[in-house]
Amino acid sequence: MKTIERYNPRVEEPRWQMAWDDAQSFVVDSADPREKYYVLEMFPYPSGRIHMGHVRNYAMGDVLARYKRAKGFNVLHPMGWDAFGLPAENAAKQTGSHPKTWTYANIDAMRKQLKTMGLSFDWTREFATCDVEYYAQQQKLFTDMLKAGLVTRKKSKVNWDPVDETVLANEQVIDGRGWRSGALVEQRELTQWFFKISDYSEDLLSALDGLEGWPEKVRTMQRNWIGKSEGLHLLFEIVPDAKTVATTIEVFTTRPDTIFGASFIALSADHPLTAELAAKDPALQAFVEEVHRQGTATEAIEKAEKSGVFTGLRVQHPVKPGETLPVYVANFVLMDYGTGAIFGCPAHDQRDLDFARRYDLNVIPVILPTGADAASFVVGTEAYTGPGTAYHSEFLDGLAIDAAKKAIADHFAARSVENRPQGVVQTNYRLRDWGISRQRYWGCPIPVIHCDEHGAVPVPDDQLPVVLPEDVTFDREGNPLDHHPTWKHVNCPVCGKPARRETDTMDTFVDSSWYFARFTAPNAQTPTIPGVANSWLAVDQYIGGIEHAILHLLYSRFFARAMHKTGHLSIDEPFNGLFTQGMVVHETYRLGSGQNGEWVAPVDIQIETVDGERRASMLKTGEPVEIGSIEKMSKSKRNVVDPDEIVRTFGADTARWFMLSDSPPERDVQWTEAGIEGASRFQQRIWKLLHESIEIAAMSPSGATPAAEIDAISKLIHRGVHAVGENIEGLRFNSAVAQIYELSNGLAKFAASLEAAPSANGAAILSEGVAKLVQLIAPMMPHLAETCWAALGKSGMVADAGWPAVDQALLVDDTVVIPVQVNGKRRGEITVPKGSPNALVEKEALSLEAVARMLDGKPPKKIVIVPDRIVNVVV
RNA sequence: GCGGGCGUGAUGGAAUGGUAGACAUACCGGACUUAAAAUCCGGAGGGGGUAUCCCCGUGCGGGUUCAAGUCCCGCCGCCCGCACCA
Repeated sequence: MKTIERYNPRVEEPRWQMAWDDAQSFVVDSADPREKYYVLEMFPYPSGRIHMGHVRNYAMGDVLARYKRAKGFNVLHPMGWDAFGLPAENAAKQTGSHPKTWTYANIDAMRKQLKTMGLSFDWTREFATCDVEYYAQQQKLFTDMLKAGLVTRKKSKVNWDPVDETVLANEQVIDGRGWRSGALVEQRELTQWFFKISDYSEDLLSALDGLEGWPEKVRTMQRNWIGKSEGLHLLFEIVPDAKTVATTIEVFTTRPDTIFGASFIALSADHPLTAELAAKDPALQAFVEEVHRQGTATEAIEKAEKSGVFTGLRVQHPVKPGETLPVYVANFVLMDYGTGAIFGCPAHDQRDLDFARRYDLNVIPVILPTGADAASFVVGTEAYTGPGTAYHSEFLDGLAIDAAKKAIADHFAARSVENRPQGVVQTNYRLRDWGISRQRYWGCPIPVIHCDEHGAVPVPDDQLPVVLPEDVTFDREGNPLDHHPTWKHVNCPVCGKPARRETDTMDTFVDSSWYFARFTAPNAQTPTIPGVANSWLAVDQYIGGIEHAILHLLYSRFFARAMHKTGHLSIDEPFNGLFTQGMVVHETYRLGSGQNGEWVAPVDIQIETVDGERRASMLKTGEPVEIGSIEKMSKSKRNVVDPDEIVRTFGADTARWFMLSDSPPERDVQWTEAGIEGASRFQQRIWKLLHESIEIAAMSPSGATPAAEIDAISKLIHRGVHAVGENIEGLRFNSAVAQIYELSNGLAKFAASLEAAPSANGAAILSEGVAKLVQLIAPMMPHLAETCWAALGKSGMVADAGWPAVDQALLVDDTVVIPVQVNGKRRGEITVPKGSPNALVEKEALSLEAVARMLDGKPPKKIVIVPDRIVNVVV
């Protein structure tokens, strides 16, 4: 066997990338009559460099796209840039570069990097959300939504990020801190634009049930976020008091069945009535201020004891005539859920109980746990929230909780105060409207003009787009658009009198809420071409990180509905299949030992195994290095591996292969040197196998390999093709990879046997097998596959070759090996024709020496035979 | 606290209720080499006999079943999400 030159990805990869480009292999035509398939990976923010997470994400999408293409689908697989956002402005402040220049330079750099990966994107559809052509259409969507009543402007308490100097949506506040800056969020009153996502609370919730192609986890997270609860909206009459003109307090409860156990009312510190009372009550005022200081961070909430201040007011007990309840302001009542006021039933709510114990309020049990004794049941320090039946509750006595809820709801519905029923059944949602105003420059301008006379007027279509001015400065705090000398001064579209442009821009999550639709007609003069968009959508498989489980995915679902309502789409759910991939993680390394050593990068160290123990040291100095925990790749821990570097050293195919091979795609994958080297070795093994098969074929041998052996190889091939396809369909890329290994190992072994005993039929089946193997690896290692395909002398490109057909007959054996168990333990196996009658299988099984030994001359108690699968002899 | 997920060799992991550990990595032995790397061949869950056999083994304890990594019940541990939501 002559020496084969090593496969050189550095030469082959750019060559094939050019070939695909020249042939426009991945440019897709919406008019193509074949069945469509839309694969989409979450588009990146153009930070400047791609990272391994991108490589993993796009490798997965590309395998699916190339596979579906090979299966004959018309595949849409686009790429673009989520290009608005704060980092561009921060860069402007720090380096003086213009956000636009910075962003487009980053896009150019990242596009170049992505192109070295050989991804089958239709680059003709590429756009960035900061392209005026894109955000112009977004402004059109905004004005359409405004006209359709899906947008409102209201003064509200907002989350203010003091570092990023902007408003954040509730979804963007994590543990009381800004999701980007990490700064403690403050509460401010501002007038903001809102998308009325809460109009769709119920729909967004119930439609989750139909999203069977989504991970259960994401659906659960969205369900919790929307947070539906059903209960009763109750009116409590205030005992007339000079302190206030108010006559009722409204309360929302999910436990109206415990009304007979009510012992106090608690108002939020932000309740309007609280404000009214606090104005004349310094002690109350002080308490309100203290609550505001406490903050909403997780730690603060956990530490904070329940506390409150008695207002002096009392309300009538709604079902115990003559009794009254004290009204408190309490620190644990939230203004933005329900009505901002609760009735406290200490016996059956832990918070209420804590509060009642502190202020010595009544604790009246009204739900008796199933099986408990009414005379002896007491509530101590733990509230009882489990099932039971009502007692101490007059007309509710003896009813189970659900029945009691219904009975009390009926009771209140019948009563009224000033012609209003005293209690109505109500459904509450946690989901708030989506505040989209951002006091930043680098975003899509909100297309509205404020006129003293006509209020907020949407910019008319013929004056769109509202283009971001480029001559802005970042040398002082606040919004550059607001500082701009002329930009905001315009005339009112209605009356023509001087007016002011809205200077807020949209939350960048708006940009990413409809880009998937824009890809279907990226150059259209309208947001979408509905016919085209509807023919492509929904996205068949969407792939991205779990971190978008709520924000982006919920907003996109809302946008699809909003675009449906405004006539730009006719679907409601944008993503049929959703796959959330795991992260790329890596060991961490620190100088010396202990927790304080400086982080060091993987490239600066070497690792040896001494007595089975891995030891690390600095490459240059030999200084000992502590091997730390495995963490998500991050700059701060210096455990980042640069994809560029990997592509340069090993090639894109190797990087892709490794990202797909080791771990199930939904789990984290650990980057290791050994792993990437293993992937590289496999690439060379394929290359070698290919040349062996070519040489064997060229020898034109005259011998013949026994038919049984040929048949076995043939089956190996067809089973491999079948299994790899099935695994890709199920996104089990690691299993697909394992199947490819198995096939290539089998073929290599067969090739070795042919070298010893050459044969014509053997050479033929080997060639066939290798060609199919090349087709199987094509979605994962497309460059290597093209090179092999060409070396095999095949015409055209493997990218256009389709998926090999599977001969179903070869998937089944005519003889089967059946394991034989005795009492559930394997003791041997028999080989019988497939479909053998049980009598024969039984006879064969019992004739096994091992079975006879276990039986020890006694007849078996029972024999279980699963045809063609297993025999179990019970002794 | 609530919700979701996971727990299998040294490691990543595979296994429609039907031969546990496919495939890969690391490791060990051998071949080739002056040597190393690369490559090729072989070994390997643990324990015992050391042949072709036996026992144990998928976090722990029970259960269902002819048969359990897989299903059910109860624990333990880890990860993720949400959380003063009335």
